[in-house]
Amino acid sequence: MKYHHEKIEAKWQQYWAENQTFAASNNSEKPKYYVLDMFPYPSGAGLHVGHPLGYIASDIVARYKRHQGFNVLHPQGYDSFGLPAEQYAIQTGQHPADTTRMNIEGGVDKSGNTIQGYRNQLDRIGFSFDWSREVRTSNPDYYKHTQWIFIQLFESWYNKNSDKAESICTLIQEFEKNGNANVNAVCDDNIAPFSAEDWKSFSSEQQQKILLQYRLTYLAETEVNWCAALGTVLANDEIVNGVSERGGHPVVRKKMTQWSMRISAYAERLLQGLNEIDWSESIKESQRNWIGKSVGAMVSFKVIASEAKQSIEVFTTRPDTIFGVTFMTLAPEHELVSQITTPEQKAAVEAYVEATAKRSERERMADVKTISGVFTGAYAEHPFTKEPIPVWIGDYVLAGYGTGAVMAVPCGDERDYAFANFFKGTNGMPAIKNIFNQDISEAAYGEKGGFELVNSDFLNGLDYKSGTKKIIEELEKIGAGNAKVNYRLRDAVFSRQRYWGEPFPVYYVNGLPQMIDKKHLPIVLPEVEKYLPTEDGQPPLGNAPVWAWDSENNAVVNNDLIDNTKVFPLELNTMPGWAGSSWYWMRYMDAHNTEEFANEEAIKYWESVDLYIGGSEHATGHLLYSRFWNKFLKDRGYAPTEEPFKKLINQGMILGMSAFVYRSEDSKTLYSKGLIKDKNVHPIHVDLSVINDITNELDIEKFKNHPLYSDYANAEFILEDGKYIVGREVEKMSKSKYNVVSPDDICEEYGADTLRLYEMFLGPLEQSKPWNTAGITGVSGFLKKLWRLYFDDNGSVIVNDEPTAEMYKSLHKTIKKVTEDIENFSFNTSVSQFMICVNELQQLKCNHRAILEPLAILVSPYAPHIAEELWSALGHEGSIATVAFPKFEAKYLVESEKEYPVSFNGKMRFTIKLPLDLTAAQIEEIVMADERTQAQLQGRTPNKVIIVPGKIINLVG
RNA sequence: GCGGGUAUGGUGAAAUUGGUAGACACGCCAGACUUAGGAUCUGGUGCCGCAAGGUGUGAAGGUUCGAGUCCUUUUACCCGCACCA
Repeated sequence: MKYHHEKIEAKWQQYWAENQTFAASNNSEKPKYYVLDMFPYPSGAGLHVGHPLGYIASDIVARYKRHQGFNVLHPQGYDSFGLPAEQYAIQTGQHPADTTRMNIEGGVDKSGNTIQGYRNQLDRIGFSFDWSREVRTSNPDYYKHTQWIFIQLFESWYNKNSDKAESICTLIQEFEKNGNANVNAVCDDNIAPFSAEDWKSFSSEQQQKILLQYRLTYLAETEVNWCAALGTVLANDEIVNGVSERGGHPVVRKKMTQWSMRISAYAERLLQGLNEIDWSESIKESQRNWIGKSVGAMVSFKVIASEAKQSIEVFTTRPDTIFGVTFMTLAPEHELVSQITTPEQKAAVEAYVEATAKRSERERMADVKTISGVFTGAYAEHPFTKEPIPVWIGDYVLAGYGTGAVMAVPCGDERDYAFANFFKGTNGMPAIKNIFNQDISEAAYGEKGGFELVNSDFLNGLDYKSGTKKIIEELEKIGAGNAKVNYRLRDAVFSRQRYWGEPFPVYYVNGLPQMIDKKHLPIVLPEVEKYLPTEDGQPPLGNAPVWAWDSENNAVVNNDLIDNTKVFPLELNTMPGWAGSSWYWMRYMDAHNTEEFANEEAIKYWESVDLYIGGSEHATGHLLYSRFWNKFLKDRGYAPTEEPFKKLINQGMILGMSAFVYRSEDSKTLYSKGLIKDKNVHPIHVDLSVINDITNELDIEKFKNHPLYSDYANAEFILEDGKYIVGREVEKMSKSKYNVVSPDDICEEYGADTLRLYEMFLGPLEQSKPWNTAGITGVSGFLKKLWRLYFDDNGSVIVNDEPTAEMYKSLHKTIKKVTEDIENFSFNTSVSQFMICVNELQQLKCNHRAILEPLAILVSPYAPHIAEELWSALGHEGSIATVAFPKFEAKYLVESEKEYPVSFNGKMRFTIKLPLDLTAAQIEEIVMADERTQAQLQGRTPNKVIIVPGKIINLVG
């Protein structure tokens, strides 16, 4: 009987589906275990072999945990809102919902291309997903709850006293009782104080405006990142190096009224929570970086001769250096710039401000070495010395960080030092004040230690720590400053000017946002004719003819009915891509609940994700937003734990092996790889279908007939040894590089079990590595060998005889190793161990049930189809999925002898087999008597003999 | 510049945490059987050397009886952040 993967795999996949083998129960006597994959965006390109890597790993853990007796939740779904579907809709006019469905379920698209569909591709690999809990973020029955969470955020504020989010009602009560004097909230800056009487006297509109400044999601005119090419605003994490992450388009700062999420309220908790979770250090560092906590002080400098009594607020991490302040610098965008500039400096300042505004964010970032700035002519007063300090503007100060103004201490800060030296001797730039007992003639002294403060009045003689403490006391005494913790983390913009996203459950009365009652959710995405922005620049939903809210009948109605008394306009923006993914792991807990996002019991039972596997590209996006929403939901009583993902593993990327042919300048000649030296040739990517992936030989006929390469049909091929050898290079797998390997093809040829084993065998899970199909024959051969332990040409060969000690040893070595490996996520070494075990059992001609039965279970998490088949060949009914995992028993590994390495001065010379129960003295005696030892010593006596019983023998001297 | 990570044969990689470096595979070499094949099986394969032997984990030092593993310095590459006050 031969091993036919195609029959076996189809059979068991069907069995699992029909028997709901992997459906998790929400109440079980077993302990729970929740293994989650980051759900995919279903793109039209389909899966390549890189996508399933993490899913295979999580599936191994899920299956292993089932064998260990856990009730395992291992769900899968789709993050199905997103830009590509919308761009495709703009180009082709097809509804994103239709193309998205096809990308998931498969079919034939409008141009006649067959789309496999994510679901079909995933099913072929034999994952143990509980598909009964599938979610799609773009389904109304899902985003209904995303809208509900949004409303909860709107109905909440962050109370710093209780250090958590509370219902907005508690805030209103406080306003009614005491006004806002005692309110300690994370809110907008510069909220005017008001009393309880004031509050009661305010109109409803005034009250709404005030509350908006406190809500956890709020509508405000803020500086946003506007990407004209995408026609939408972007969150900070969607911008990389000053351009959009998607498409690389330029991004500018722009003031717009947008929904924002007050994630800054959670900055400290997001930071502290990192200490409790088992994530890689690099992701945690990224998040710490992103949150960017710095501890220091706010200092206020009065502007001299200013009628309006303005003052410049600065944040500094070095308040101890205050006596070294030589000048001040404002960001060119700072609001005081226009007010304080003197008439003489006006022209220069305006020219500078204008020039900076023209430069894109990217230019400014790229060009950090050029020093530029202008003196405003104004002076501020030093809070202690009362000396006048010149105020400059310069683009090295960022408007978006701190207060957009710095107190410049050139003796202690590299940038201030460079700025001061650049403008040395010009109007408004005094000599550098040095307040350190250090030489600053060459460079600033930036260290926080190793100095004593001088020329610093009451701070003289102090160091960083004591100086900082002292100065903050003094600042507070004179009311010119206070200790302050500053975070880099900004509130997240939550509006997108796109079609394919969740609509907001919001309508506007007199320009003020109103939430639609939760009982009317979902507010379903309206139909539009065009997915582009409207002609007057409104978001795509501005094209929807039926997009108004009838507040009397609680229904979405035709825009013609808008009268602003009963029928009002609805919000035209949609939510960003991260909205749906910020809570989806909770939906899996109770995916069919129509009333709530998940039932309280279900949430309590599954609690949080025990193991989360996904890519590290979500380090500061999804993984931060999810933690934020989880903390918020916990505050409001909807989530049981502070952190949603206990353990996180980031799988590495699987890279492609691109293939190249080399064409001459005139494209008439193609050279084989070995012949391109010293020739002027251009490499061109060639599709992997026209080469032999193993021998790297080009199939010239296929190449010539391939539509992509028709230009070369008449080219001359210069061969080496009668073959045309292509060049290979490691690159990211992508359609445009023609290096994509599809898991379907691998399953077709070698089977899903081989694919699974090979992806794991490739190397450590977290490491990036190139895909090379050539190596797959190793694991493919392994499965055939495994099969032959159970069957010969005529069928089953299993006997019930008692196995030998060697067979038991081989088995138990494997049980031990595989158990440890799965616990440590070291899947590659398990595969090696399986190979070793099967090689040994083959040598021992093992066909004993007592060995082969546990072996099938051991293999089952990795290669589940063959394991099921072997299990049933052993005479068992039903699935192997929940059969108890074999237990390691040390007694089978007990050795009586050890092959000791004998070293001389640390160099191994020979080995000697000795019983393990010998004492060190006995070992020494035997070793010294050995003729090989005498030969090595050549008559000398060793100075020292080191014997570690069971490990090593080393003779020194 | 700051932070995190990686470096071992021709290739992917192991190494019980300080104890025989290169397990397991791919590739390559030799052989067997074959309907001559990208099948199966056997043996070999870090490098230098016919051999004995020498040498070897990016580089240089150090600790140790013993270092891929620990310490110091250093180089290269990858990832994240970055005029962050």
